[in-house]
Amino acid sequence: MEQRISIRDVAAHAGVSPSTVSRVLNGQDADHMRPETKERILATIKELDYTPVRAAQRLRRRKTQALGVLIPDISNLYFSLLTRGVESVAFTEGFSTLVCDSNHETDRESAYLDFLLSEGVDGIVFVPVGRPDLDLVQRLTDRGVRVIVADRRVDGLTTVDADNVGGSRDLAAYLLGLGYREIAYLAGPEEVSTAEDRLAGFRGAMKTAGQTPAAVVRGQFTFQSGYDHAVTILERRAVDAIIAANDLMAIGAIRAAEDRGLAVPDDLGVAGFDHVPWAALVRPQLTTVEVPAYAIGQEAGRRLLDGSEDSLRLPTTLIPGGTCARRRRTK
Amino acid sequence: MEQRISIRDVAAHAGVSPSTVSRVLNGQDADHMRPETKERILATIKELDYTPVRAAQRLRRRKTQALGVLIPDISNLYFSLLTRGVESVAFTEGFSTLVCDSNHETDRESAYLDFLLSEGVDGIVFVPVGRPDLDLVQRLTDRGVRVIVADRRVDGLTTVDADNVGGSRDLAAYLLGLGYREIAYLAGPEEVSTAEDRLAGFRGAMKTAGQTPAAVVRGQFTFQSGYDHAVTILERRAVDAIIAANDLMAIGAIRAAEDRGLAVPDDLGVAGFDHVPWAALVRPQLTTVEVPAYAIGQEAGRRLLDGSEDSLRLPTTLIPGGTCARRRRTK
DNA sequence: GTGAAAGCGCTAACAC
DNA sequence: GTGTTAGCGCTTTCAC
Repeated sequence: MEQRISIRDVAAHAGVSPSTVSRVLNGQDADHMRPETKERILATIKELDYTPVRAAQRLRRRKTQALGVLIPDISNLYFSLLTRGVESVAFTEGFSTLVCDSNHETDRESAYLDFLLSEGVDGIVFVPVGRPDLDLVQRLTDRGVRVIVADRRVDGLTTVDADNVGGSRDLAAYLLGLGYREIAYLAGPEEVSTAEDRLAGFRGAMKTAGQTPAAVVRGQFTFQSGYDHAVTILERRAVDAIIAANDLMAIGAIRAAEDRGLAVPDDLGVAGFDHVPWAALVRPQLTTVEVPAYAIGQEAGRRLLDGSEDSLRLPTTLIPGGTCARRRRTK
Repeated sequence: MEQRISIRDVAAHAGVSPSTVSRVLNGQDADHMRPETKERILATIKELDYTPVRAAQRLRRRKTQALGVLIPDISNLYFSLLTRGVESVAFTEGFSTLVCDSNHETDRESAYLDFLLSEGVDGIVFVPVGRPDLDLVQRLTDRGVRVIVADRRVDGLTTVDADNVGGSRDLAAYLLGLGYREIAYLAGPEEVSTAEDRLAGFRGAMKTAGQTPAAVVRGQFTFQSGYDHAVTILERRAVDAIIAANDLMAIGAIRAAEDRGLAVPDDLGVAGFDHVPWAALVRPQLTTVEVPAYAIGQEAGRRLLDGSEDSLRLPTTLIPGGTCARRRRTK
């Protein structure tokens, strides 16, 4: 910020007052302004290569034109896509985006919330680690910082997330339609609303079809957890298919099946959730459900920008793949 | 930024002047200050829940205490790790990080450079898309914004990147040591210094060993490109091993080999570069080279913070895997 | 050891 | 249509 030329320099060079320059800069009264004056100012701006100092604008306007994004892990593809979504709408509106990575730590999360408060962001797209500190959030909203929760639900806060229940229900219904009957479910951690929703969708579809789950076990959203729990299930019961709460677990389940000499999809159908792009490298291709992370980011950002308080649940997309291609597809 | 309480409110409540509060806030003259005064101020800050307004600090101090990160794609794991590295050092120093995603577009890249200039960031960690606009960079440095190029080399600019040449040389030497002789190389695009360096390392190792590459073909850093070019190579020549310029291409090559009925590693050794974590889901596990993206980000950020102009080349790590386990390992 | 005063660069009433 | 003026909230000489 060794900025040399200020708006006053531009004004002096153009032979006008700073306010006139400011008006040109902000497109105000553009109509009521003498075109030649405007031209001259624009030329001077270009000539001097003048760039307004955002800090001064923010201080004076008393709003920052900045959005915060607070996520658990930017190196997780899902969150980075969500971030890009927020950033894309922010950028087109001339807003800055402050990306903060809580690293799955609640301490860091609180620190960043404080930080975003002092930055004075106009709003925050927040993907909390577990249950967020509602008092802290309250402090922010009291000070005029809008907060939108993305990707998970938190009572009392506006949320933009995916229809995990519906997506999971559709997926289970799809497998039932293919003729699978003894279906086991690898659920995610119960503190995460996403995991709960997917499980609920699965249960709903099974109930509707008059079926009982062959097994429901809880694990973490990891490859290893998927592998381990799949082994357990396959040791205990003869199952038709395994549906995992995310792709990583599903791939773990595929490996577990292979290691036990079961062929996928001939001996066991497997399905996941998330549609991570590199799952396409797994063969056969994984049957899964796409979650619109980018769109969630965009919608959350848009709400922050236009002041809407509506929650939104975005539809997911079923992605059929070879891992569930065994039976009477053609009936 | 509907901030209510300012430093003057705190001062009034504590019965001191704003300057004294400011001194406490900035840890200045902490020794020369009457402890009880300091106590009182601290208590008032807590009581009123006062948070300084960064915009005002920045305007007054004439520096932003903010760093910019400009990368081609935040949803690429490599860049997101690099970003985390920058952010981690920035955060511990009380600096904000502005993450900008050029989406591999030079227009957007220029726009963001302008944007970062108006934000007045103190420095930028820059991963350019192809050859950057040096005039633009010059404009920034003229205005006191330091720029450090990360992950690739640009003449005349301070760089922090990985030792791609050395890593690639070591990898090739490793395969040669295992007894592979007819080694083909799948190179990346030649505009990218990273791709060139890896190819150069490969060539160097082959030359040192008195070997000639079985083939060298250029492609893109994608799965499909790896697959297609591997097919071409395997059709034309009997090769021992394929080394790809990155993991994605290597996995493509593995699939191509499998589709042609070749077993990996028994009929063909395959190696990659990058060590993407999900490559561990591929079996056998990929032989590859780890590039320290996080450390690169940290070092680049650190240079920005401490004003150092030294370039740095960080060592890579060879990750042996089952895809090159064929021969006389025990010799 | 603490206060008074000036000003960072900009915008928005309010004049004219 | 354009200029004048008064701050936004903070830091930092310079007094005392």
